[in-house]
Amino acid sequence: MLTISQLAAYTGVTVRAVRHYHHMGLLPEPQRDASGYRRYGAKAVVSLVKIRTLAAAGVPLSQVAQMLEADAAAFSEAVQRIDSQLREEIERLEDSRKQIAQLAAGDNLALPPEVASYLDRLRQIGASERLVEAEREGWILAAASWPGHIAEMMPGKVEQLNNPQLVRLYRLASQLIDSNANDDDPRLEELADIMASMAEQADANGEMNIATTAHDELAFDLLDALAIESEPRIQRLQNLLRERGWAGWTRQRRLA
Amino acid sequence: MLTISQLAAYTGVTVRAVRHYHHMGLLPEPQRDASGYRRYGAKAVVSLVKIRTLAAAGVPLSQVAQMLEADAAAFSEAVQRIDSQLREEIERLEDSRKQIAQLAAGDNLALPPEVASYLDRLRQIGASERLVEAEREGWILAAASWPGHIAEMMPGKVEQLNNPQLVRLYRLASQLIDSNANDDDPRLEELADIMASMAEQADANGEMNIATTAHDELAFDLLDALAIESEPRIQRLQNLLRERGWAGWTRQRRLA
DNA sequence: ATGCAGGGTTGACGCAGCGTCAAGGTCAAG
DNA sequence: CTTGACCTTGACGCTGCGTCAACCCTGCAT
Repeated sequence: MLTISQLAAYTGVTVRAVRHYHHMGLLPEPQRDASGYRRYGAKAVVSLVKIRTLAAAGVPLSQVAQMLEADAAAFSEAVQRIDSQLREEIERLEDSRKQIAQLAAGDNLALPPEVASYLDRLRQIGASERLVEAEREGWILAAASWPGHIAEMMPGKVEQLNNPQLVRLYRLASQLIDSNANDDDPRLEELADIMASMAEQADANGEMNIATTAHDELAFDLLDALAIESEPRIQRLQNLLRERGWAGWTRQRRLA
Repeated sequence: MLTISQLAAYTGVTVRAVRHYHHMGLLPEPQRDASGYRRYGAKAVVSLVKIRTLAAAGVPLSQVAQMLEADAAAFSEAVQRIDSQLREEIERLEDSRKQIAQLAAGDNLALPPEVASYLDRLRQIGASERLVEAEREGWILAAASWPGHIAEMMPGKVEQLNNPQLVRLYRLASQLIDSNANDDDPRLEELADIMASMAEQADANGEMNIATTAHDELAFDLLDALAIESEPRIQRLQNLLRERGWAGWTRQRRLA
């Protein structure tokens, strides 16, 4: 007659596991001796070996009982089920590994790699880290808003960075974002001038009328809100832009 | 300002998950409106996208916070850690699949395949299902007692099945095990005769003195106990054997 | 005004498979 | 008699939410 720890040691499981199997009803409760200790016979060893064999093979405990009673056909059917569950789980984990490998490369947490290189270009033309970070968050939001459509926008955005006006704009913005300039800093006026000028050009080139869905409206609203949450002084800039005939931020439109 | 379900829908997670992230401290609790509803700004969208990106990549939530704050070096180090954890988990599951594939083939739950074919031979020489089942459980116990040493014993055991005396013994035992013969059935005497005779032969051939360790003693005790638990009438057989000068069951020794 | 559907709120249990205290009672040896 | 090793039951912890429960808020149709 074995005690619980002897049984556990013999079959290579923990005492806690044995009690757990009792609790699950997988292993019948044995008789108790005079002091209330569990006393196990040889059949318990055999049962426990079977249980831990199935459990070690990845069979959920909830299905072990059925499998122990199953005939050959039902058994191999169950084996098939378990195996395909294991395969699914493995596949999920493999996917995770791929995703995490994507993350490993640099700047692109939650972003396609095209955006990462766009952000690198921004740095090259003199944008400050804080501005790049703000852009990055904007593109994260954009990527969530239009999944799969961000990568194709990047070539155009990179191209635009060759525009000296835009370079000037980003540098000026970087200065302001890194300073504690207040609302009457004259550089804000300069920024507004540049933006108004660029808006005029875009409008003239017919680059400004994009049909938008309701979902798009929300997305643009969020982008605008993100900008202001990140940098409240943008509100002042928006006022200056309105004085120059332009409303909006992420997407601008001419005032009546 | 978004409600919680709008935020959740926008980022592709469930409302419950968002609240869970609040609870974990991953996502800061936003301000409440007049009626106590959570109201989210655009930054929350960005934060949530980052969180679900890491989570979807298999990063444990407990480590997400650190990774969001980490610099490039710490980040890629963390990625390495996560990845190796994922690899380990995948390996465990692959092992499970191998184990379960082993189980798939027939008779060998918790037994090496050599034993399965030995059991098949037993059936062929006329052993009943119940006897085979009892043998099977015995070998499960043996396999747990001497892991890795069972396979090498099988050729000898199969060989022994060519002994007509042993065949007779198994057939007789099968009859008795399937009947409700009581202790004074004459076939018990015949069984005892055969077993005593075979013991004499084994003894004469010097096949009976195996050095045993303490662990072995326990194993043999368990095997004996298993036999009696499975078939109490074996006790009567043991008495008859003792009358013929032999003690024990799984392992027999001559009485003084 | 009212009622109802469809939000929102906190709180708590459930799952899988045990690990790990807690707070004792028991046993064997010195 | 003490001590240390084992036994008992009971209950929380872990992971990442899903799923009630019980109740409050809001906006729209009647």
